[in-house]
Amino acid sequence: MLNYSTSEENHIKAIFHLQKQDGTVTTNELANELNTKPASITDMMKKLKAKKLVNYQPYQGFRLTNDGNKVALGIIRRHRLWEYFLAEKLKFSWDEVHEVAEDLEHVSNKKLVDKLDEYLGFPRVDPHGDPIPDANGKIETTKKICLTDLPVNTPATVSSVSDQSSEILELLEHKKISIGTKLEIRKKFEFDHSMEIKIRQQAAFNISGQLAKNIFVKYGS
Amino acid sequence: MLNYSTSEENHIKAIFHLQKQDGTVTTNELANELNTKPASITDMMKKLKAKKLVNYQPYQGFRLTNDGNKVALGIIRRHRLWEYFLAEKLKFSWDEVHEVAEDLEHVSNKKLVDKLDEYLGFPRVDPHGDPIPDANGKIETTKKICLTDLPVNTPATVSSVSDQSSEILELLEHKKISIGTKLEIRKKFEFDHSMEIKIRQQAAFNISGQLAKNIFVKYGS
DNA sequence: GAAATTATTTAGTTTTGTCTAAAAATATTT
DNA sequence: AAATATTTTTAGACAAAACTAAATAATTTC
Repeated sequence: MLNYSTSEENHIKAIFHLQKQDGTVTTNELANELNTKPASITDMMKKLKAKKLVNYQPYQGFRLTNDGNKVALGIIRRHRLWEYFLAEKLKFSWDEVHEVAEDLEHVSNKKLVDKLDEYLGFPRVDPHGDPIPDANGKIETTKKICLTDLPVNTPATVSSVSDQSSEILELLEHKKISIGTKLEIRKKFEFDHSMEIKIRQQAAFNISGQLAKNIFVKYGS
Repeated sequence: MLNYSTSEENHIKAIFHLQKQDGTVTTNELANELNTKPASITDMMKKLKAKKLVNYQPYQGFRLTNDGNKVALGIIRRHRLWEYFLAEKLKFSWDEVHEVAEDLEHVSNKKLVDKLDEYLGFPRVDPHGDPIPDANGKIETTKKICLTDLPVNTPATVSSVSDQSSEILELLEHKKISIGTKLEIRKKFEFDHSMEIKIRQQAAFNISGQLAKNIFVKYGS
């Protein structure tokens, strides 16, 4: 596996994440995600196309090639392993790990990463509940759904949380909701999209629609 | 504390290390240390002078300012803490840690480094026996001497080893010499600078002059 | 101490990654 | 479908960090 610059890696990673939603990624979407100008994106995409990491015809949007996908999974593996390390070992709080991992993820020494993985006990998800690719780039793809889309009275388990601000962390801690929490919805209120939820051995309580939008669950308990 | 590029940091670190011997560092010495060309050094020194990290008059050699020294100690702190982490936690062998730490040292997040330090239990020396600067940049300066300069029959403790190849590691492991080993010299042989040394509860044995040159000790046991 | 050698600096180029402004292609409106 | 608006690309510029080749300063040698 060749080596890529920090900038190249950041572009690859951004495409990977944006691809999730749509199939392809546009110049403006990328420029926005990376806080650069569209012209810079075009330049970088030409380069990544030349390296066969991205498929791209002018004006047609971008998508990662198989090789590009592998590179992206390597970056994400490093990022999430470091996040796990920071939270688990160094006791960083959940909302601080992302920023630090943004730097550490670019140290791409395979032996380092694999030994870190082993040291951490081969964790399967990072502190936000996102799955960590293994040494071969294999990633768990349990389809998670947004809490707002969970039907009423259906057992589910919190699998990840999208927003990474300290504000949401504070709220989640107060409500005792974290990755792995088993819950079900008792009632949804159309008016403000708030809902009443029930956690085992606790009284039911209310959460706002805005909070629910940032919580993802998988079916089952 | 401002942020410096990887290249700037590498230059600062190189000056710091080369300053040890002589008082000032020359263009050629630096170019040689960093595997670059003298012209590139001149360019970088102008830049570091403008940032008040280096004192420099054309043709007069370089030396770090107080600020430059602080920056260097920060880099060395990060380097040695990561080395300790790699050896102690990830079980890298002694001769592998330097290279990996060369990359990790440039991630200069103060909170990360201080929490890492705490997690490791505030180690005072790295796996080669070199002292680790504390969060304030204070560094232990026990004057260590080369084993070749240790007088005969004088108790001493191995404090560091300079060469970092796997070959020397293999030899040291075989001879059961490591950081902290207490020993004394029984006899020095002028002819090839080899010497007979004695470790407590072991039979005396011989080491070559070349090996002795790479072992540093401090007085006492 | 003049000549030769060595070290250092200057001048001009290259590559990477970004930018702005203008041009071209695509999408949207009416 | 023509006009307008938006998106994307091109063209040209700039800063960082390196380089080569040539010029200049310092040092060494005879």
